[in-house]
This record gives sequence, C-alpha cells and structure tokens, in this order.
Amino acid sequence: MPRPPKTPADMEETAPLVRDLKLFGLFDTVPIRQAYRLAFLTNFYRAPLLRRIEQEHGLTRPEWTILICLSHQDGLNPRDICDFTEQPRNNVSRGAALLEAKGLITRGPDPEDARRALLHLTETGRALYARLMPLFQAREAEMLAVLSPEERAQLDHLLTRLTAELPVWR
Amino acid sequence: MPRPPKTPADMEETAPLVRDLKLFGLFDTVPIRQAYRLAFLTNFYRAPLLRRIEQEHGLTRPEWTILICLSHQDGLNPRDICDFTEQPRNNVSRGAALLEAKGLITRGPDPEDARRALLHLTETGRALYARLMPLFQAREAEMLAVLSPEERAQLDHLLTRLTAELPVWR
DNA sequence: GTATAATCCTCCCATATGGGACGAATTGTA
DNA sequence: TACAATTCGTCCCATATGGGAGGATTATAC
Repeated sequence: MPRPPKTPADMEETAPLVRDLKLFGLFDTVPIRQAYRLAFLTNFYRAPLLRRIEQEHGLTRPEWTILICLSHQDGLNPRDICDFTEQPRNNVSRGAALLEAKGLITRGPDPEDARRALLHLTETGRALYARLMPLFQAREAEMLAVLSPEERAQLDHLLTRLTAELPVWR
Repeated sequence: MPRPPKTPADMEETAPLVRDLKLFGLFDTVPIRQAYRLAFLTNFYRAPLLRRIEQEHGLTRPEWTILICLSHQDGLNPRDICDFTEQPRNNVSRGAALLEAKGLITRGPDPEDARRALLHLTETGRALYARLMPLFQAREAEMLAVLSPEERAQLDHLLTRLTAELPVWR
C-alpha cells in the first residue's frame, strides 16, 4: 500500500516514533529480545553522530575511538586499544597514523619494548575531544529522557554488571 | 611495560575478563556512561558473530539484517527495512540482490506502487535463518548469564521503554 | 490535463574496513 | 650464545559501505 500522504499537521509534528514503523513488532517477535534492542539502541544512538563527525570533521570511526581511549589514559599502545575495542590491529594503526598526521596525537617509542608505540594526546587532540564529546552527551540525554531517575539508576547498575563479567574474545 | 608472561595456570583458565583490561576504568571515566556501555555490549555481542557468518556463510551484514526483518514479516519493501535499521538504501538494495541471487528471497513488484519491490523469504531463506539464529540466541544467553532473573526482567522492561519512544532520524 | 515536485530503487564511485603477510623486536628454549 | 616461536605494528589487497546521480513511477499544484 502506498505511504499515506502528508497532511499539514504531520509537517508540524516532530519526527515519527520508532513504534510507528511497520517493523516495530519485530522487537517482540525476534528470539533475541535484549540483544536486538541493545543493538538497535546503539545503532540509533551512534550511527548518525559518527556519520556527521566523519563528514564535518573528517574523523573516521577508529580515530574517534582512539581519541576516547587516550582521553581516559594517555600513553596507551595500540594493542591496549585493540583489546578493549575489539578492532583489528591495522584499523587502529591507520587511525593512529591519521591522527598523528593531523597533529591530534604523537607517537613515541616505548622504552621498554621497541616493538610498541606509545600514543599521546596533543593539546589540539584534547581540544577536539572536548568539542565533540558534548554532542554524544546530548544525544545520550535525548535517548535516556524517557526514563525516570530510578529507572536510570537501574540501567546504570545493570550495564555495570553486564560489562564487568564479560570474557574477552580474540 | 611488557605484557606479563603466561604461566601454565593461565592456559587452563578461561579467557581473561574485560575488567582485567587496562582500559576497563574508561567505563567510569567516559562522560557517556550508559551510551558507551550500550555500544560496548553491542560490539561485544554482535561483531564476532557477524564476522563469523560472513566468513562461513558468505552472508554480509545487510543480508542478515534483511533476513531478520523478513522473518518477522514477509512481503516488506526495502524502504521499510531502511526505516527500521537506519541503513542506506543502496545497502539494502545490494543485500536484497545478493539474497535473491542465492535463492534466499524473491523480489516481486508491488501491485500498488510500481516503484517498489516486495521481498519474500523462500524456504531456503527461512531454513538459513533457522540455522543461524540459534548462534545469536546462545551468545545472548552467555551475555546475560551474570544477571539474576529479576535483573533480566528489569533489563527487558528498561529496553522496552527506551526503544518505544525513540524518534526516527533520517 | 499538464507540469512540477517528491519518492523509490539501482548504479557508479570514492572511501572505510578487515584478513593476511611481512620485517622488526622480544621472549622462550636448549 | 644460538635458534625457534611469539608479539607488535604496518603494508597490501579484496571487499563492504555510504554518498550522490539518474531513470522510472507516483503525488501535488495549477
């Protein structure tokens, strides 16, 4: 059946909700209820922002990943990032090279193991992180807006438990 | 500092846990606590399986996505899938073409709108879905194993609320 | 009814991504 | 010390992915 024509009222409303989509019932049909909704939320949350950052700032996904990691702890080597983000080595290697070319990080040798590199954020890199992270914070706030404070605390607790016990696959 | 050498005891243990990774503290440092953990869990859950399916069955990610959607409701058009999965149109178009070439779906014209195509699962397609979905179910069970039944019910409730109210971006 | 705009899907092309191999460096073993 | 095995990061290359144009069809405006 053809898509219903837009009335003037539709134009003034906000964007349609996910529950109005034809496939919304899939959430109840799919045999992996929690996993599917986790993936859906992640995709909903992250994909538009990453695309935007890629266009407006020329930052690729691995580059942003590296920025987040280094912002938490400076002087990591690529391997640490691979372990945590489950990204292939060449991916992180490329990202680091690009970030270095842009002056956002520096790569120095590891005095304890000459095979490794130590990645350090520059001031420029830290500034870019400080400018982009609020976008993600705002979007997280949007996503969690429907939850009450109690529900938000529950969610925090559940996600903490889920992430703590995970085995590393590799 | 060099990675600690493996003792024989390490070899017998199961895989190391995420909380043993050097970057584990990022979960508490990052300004987007819930969003980051959602993304981490999704990545942990989905990435290894999708890579495996891509290698062993030659199924690309959009193809698997389409299989899931059609398994819920047959006779969708590509646009419905784009709306729900936030994938670009050409992506779904390619996926459908590949699935058709493999005999997993059929594409017929939409009698009500000649611009559209209607996608239908074949028996082969349904069988493949039935063979792959258990892999995702098993992995979901692994991921949720640390939660008590009460916590699992909480999680289900929270994810249901979160996904119902989302506005569609596009 | 005709013209214009919007929608749908596909194709082309540039780029992002991941597997595998390689040289360099370190660790383990005799 | 010598030598194999492992680890680290990078490069090469095939493929996956996404933006944009374009032909076909349908909706909207006059």
